[in-house]
Amino acid sequence: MTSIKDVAASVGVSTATVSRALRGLPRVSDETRVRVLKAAAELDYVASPSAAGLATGQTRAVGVIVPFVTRWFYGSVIQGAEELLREAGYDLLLYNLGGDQAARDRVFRGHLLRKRVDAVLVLSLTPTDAEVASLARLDRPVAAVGATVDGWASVGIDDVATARIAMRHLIGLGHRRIGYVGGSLEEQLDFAAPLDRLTGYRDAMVEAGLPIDSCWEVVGDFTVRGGLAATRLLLEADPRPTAVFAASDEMAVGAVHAVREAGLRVPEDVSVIGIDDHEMAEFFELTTVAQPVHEQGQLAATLLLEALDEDPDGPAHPRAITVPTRLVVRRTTAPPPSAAAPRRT
Amino acid sequence: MTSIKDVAASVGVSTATVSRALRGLPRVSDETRVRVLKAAAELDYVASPSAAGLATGQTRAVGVIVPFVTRWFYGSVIQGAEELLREAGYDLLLYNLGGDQAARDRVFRGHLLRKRVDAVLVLSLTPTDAEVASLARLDRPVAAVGATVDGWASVGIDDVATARIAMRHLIGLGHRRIGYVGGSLEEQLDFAAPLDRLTGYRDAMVEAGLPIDSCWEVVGDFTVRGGLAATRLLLEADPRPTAVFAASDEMAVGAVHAVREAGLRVPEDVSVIGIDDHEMAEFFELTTVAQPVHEQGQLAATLLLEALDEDPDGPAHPRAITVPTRLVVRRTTAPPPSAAAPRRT
DNA sequence: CTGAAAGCGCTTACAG
DNA sequence: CTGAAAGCGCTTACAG
Repeated sequence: MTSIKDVAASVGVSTATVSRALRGLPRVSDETRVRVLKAAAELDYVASPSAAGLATGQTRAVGVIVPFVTRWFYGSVIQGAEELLREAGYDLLLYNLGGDQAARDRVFRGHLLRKRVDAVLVLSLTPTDAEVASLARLDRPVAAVGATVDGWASVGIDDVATARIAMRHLIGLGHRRIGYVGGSLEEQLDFAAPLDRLTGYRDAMVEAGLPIDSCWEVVGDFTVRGGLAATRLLLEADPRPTAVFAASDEMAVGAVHAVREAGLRVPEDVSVIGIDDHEMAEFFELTTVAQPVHEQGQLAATLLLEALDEDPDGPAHPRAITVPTRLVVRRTTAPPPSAAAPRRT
Repeated sequence: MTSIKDVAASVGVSTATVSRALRGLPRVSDETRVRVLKAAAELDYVASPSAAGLATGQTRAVGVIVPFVTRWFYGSVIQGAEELLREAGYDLLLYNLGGDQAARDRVFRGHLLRKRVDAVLVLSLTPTDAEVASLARLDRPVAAVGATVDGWASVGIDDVATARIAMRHLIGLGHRRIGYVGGSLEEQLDFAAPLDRLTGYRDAMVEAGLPIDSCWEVVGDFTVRGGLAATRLLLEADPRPTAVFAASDEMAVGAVHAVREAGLRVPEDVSVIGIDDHEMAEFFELTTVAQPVHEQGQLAATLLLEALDEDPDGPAHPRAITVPTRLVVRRTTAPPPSAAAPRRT
């Protein structure tokens, strides 16, 4: 393995000069720099990250903690983040939890991240106090997407407001019986979004003078399958809802399926709206409230890079960025069937 | 940051002993080991990977090169691989290409991986000769999923045979006009699967004495949208195909949509079959040929770990594992409409 | 079973 | 602008 010594010897300078030349530091003559660069290229030399890391205390890597790599949403955030991180010379260390509590403990409370990363990016999870404390001991900048934690930078949408956008669309169309397909209680502990979206649902109901009925709030698990099962439940009510607001597009797709399976039409009999603008949404002609996913990954990376550039002993003032969401009306929402229309028997 | 010296001082032994004790090496008395372990825990000590890496020449990290992190298939493979890699004490460095040629060059030909990883895992891409040569200079074990390369370990399905399984199902049902939705020419250069599946399609047609017509082989891009567009094209033929074989489930979902959009029924008018058993497939009641995705990730990790354990100067005999695929009949395939049935006008 | 010491390959004041 | 040298925190023969 060719080392900095080989380059230094080849050029006839010290390793200090090679180091400076290669990293673009000042105090190297142009002529020397050119010769070093040339020799390094010829020798196919790459500095050892381990050695550099040991000398500088930096790893040039950021850890990304993700609940489920298999999901489009997280993959997209990662993709957005990696683009900028890579450009800035950082590697991306993946910590996929896969819904496994043991994995979660290992990452957050164990020592997996210690001395391994310069910064960490947490996707969607709301960490417990113990987990926050554990990450704090890393003494590295942390950014979160879809969760806000004291002392952490964050980027996300306003989940309450986003849910209200969806609900106002439905209410504006004339719907009054609106079911909500959201997350389970356990999910609400781990993820901020489900609870906030439920709050937005209820706020909008109250705002419109509509009754809140816990029978109309069902658990969809944030999966297609869960949305399907949840909506089946909703459709059993009598009178049944004329609209379903699913807290994610994947659940909304399941909802559409459930409606059709029941012999009803979307949107003529039952309207369905989701949140995300998932890559499938356009394809399914799903009305939804879009959030910028890729961009949130980029923004989170930007926040991390800012923090990395800052004086570590200087005042930390992590930014919290809220990105806008917008209603995308496609073909799964419409006014409710008129009261005169025949009801399913 | 507490270092090995702190632990050594606290116990009153040398750093060499601490190092041996912590790593479970022999030649440490039980009593000493216990004291070291205790002190390390109390001091919350974790060895610096950079320092250890510099001393040993190993990074305890494996690089994973993935075409698109946003896709379920790749996410699932990664998840499977990470589980075993993590358990063996390896970190996972993510290199997402995102379909970007510049990113690809940077990863394969640039120096991104040099001195960074102990092994690399390549997903689905068929590397060029130059890329293979470039990775070879890393002098680290490489494993591929969904591609076979001389000197690399690999795991994958038999794409030709898998395509034939799908085709035989269709042919067995009585179909004779079968369209193929596959990848584009450029994709075939990068990925082995599209070409092999096309080969399987043609083999099966020939085997059944059916004519091969390049008009019935259309480009679906391996996306839902692409499958939709491709199938629209297929349905314009007169007589139109009675079945569509899509080389992936995502394209098959698009195909189903296209058939319905044309006012035809699946499977009564047109049958559709895919490959993968994507998480959406069951939901869409899609007939498909299932491949074990998560398991391929695990197997690839196993191969890598085996290679990592081997004597690096010993004889390398990388294994190539082929995992079986199996037909999963659901509700998108049926016998073709009888000749007497009215044709679309 | 244990320790002293060299060495891994960089970076960084410091001196010139 | 350049170099000698110390130091980052481990691991590993080697000696005892």
